[in-house]
Amino acid sequence: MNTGSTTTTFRVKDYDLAATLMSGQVFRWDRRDEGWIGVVGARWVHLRSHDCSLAAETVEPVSDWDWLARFLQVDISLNEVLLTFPGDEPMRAAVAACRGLRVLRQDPWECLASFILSSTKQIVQIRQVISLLSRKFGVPLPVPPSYAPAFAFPSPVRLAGATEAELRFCKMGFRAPYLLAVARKVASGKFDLDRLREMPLAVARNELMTLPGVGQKIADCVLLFAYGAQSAFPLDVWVLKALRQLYFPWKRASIQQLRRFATGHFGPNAGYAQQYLFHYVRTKMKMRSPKPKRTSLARVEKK
DNA sequence: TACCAGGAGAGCG
DNA sequence: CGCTCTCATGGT
Repeated sequence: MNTGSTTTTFRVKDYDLAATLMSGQVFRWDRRDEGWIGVVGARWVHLRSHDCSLAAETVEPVSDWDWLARFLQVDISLNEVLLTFPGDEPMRAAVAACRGLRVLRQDPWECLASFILSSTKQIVQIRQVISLLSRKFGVPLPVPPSYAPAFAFPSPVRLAGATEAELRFCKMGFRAPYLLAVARKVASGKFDLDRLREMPLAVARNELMTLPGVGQKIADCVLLFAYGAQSAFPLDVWVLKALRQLYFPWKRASIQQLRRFATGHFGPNAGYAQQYLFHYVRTKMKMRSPKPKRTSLARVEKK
């Protein structure tokens, strides 16, 4: 009988693990021991990147690693994805800046809940809120000796039984009633996350947008990051700025114009392209303070 | 200290 | 449709 192992290796080329785990798709991974610590489903996982492979370690023996291969999307040929990108200069620069960035495949509930909590928050804050939420409501998981405690992402049923005040204690502010309402809909079966898989993309998107706290941007994030909708194109403030500066520096493009441009321009893997643009503007372009502040004048004068 | 953050919803014309 | 305001909270 095969009881499995606590370690495995995935052979994969062009996989920038650090960029992928820290590019605002997932919010629960921390650097440690030359690698990364995180939770996938109900398992504590340690990941480490090598030249042409990813090494994984769990606490309890695993006989079937499909769940992790799926999360990491190690079977995707990055080159085939990149070949579908438009050959324009901004896209070329974005890819060159971070070849190896991947789009993960997350659990739908964790992804949906996480992005409901993401609105108008910085990534570091999102990480903090989700950490507090998991610690307070998540099931504790076995971890190796000397490692920090780890928790599963709280289930819809668990959160549905919480109060708004308890959620607000996790510093999620006005997003608390949204998360609570959505948790209750999912827990009660009134909203079926599995059913979205069988729907055409536009229908699934509209379904998600019926949920409180879920608009176009968050719906697109969930479709892209959890359901594998490669053409979904989350349009957030960063990607907006990137499109305006890189593609329309000469005019004031409205958000609707940019949305239409994006869905037509970036092809079948538009979501993947979006992730490269997002990472590119956040790490390389340093487009801080798009409009001059009055207060900065005094500072300049002082200099 | 002010501004801003992987937005969404409600109220308005 | 498109604009504006508000929501809570911490980072820079």
